[in-house]
Amino acid sequence: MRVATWNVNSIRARVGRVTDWLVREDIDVLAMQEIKCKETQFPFEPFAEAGYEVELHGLNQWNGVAFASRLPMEDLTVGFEGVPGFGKPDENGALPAEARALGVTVNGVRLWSLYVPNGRDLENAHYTYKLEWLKQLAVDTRKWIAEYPEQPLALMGDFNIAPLDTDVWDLAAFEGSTHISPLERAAFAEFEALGLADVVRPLVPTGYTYWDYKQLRFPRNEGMRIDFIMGSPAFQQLVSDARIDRNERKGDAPSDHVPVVVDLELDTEDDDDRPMIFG
DNA sequence: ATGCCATGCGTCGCATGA
Repeated sequence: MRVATWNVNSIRARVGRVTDWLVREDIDVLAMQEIKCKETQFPFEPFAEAGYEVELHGLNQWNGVAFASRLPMEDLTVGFEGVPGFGKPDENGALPAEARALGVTVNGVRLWSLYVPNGRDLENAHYTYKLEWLKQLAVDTRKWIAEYPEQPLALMGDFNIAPLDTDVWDLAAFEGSTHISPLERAAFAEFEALGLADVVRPLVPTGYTYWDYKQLRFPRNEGMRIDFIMGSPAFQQLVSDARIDRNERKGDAPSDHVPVVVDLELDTEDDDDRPMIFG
């Protein structure tokens, strides 16, 4: 089973690019972030024609997460328990919900499409929101792992954190900025403390997943590695290959992020390429 | 410090992004 994550930066602006890529790259399940639309606006038809069902969580023109899959999706979960909101409180003091997390199960593998809040800057309320959002996600993930320790689980998406100094093109340029702060990196490390690991890094040690549209960042290869597939121990055992599709930053109207892909070896798959041992 | 691109909304100026 081939699984991917991609911050598409508006699905309506890029639907042909995304569906072409799904078919060409033989993807089974794609987690998307920043679809930037609600359900009534989502371009379902091109996905259906390409052979993919879609589940999505989109509230407005901001954020929005989705899955496209050619395998059955089960146990859809919109958001996670205790997920904080952001913005102006309503008359009851509740903050508006944002569309940043969607969970599904495919072939028994639990998958999340996550769009972690940006943070904006270190003094911004959005930064506090980012840290709280990650903390609650870790609480929810800890509970899940305790309840279903044998089930493969992956948190996939745009984490908006560069865990390593080498995950940004110039650390000095990020001095005092978000994405590299100790608190953000500590929040990321909490998932590793739960036993999750970036399953792409060992197979793809270098390379970025995002390049700003401005200032010739892509031609200069001045990017950031902020999109990850964080797998539980059971998930890690299934991974047979991984790649970052840098080519998708090229050409007409690309997203500023590129897809991150993993191949999983599941028992349910055909084993025609294996030698016959019995019979 | 910056919004140099790019997106969507709602009417061409603003919010957002990392």
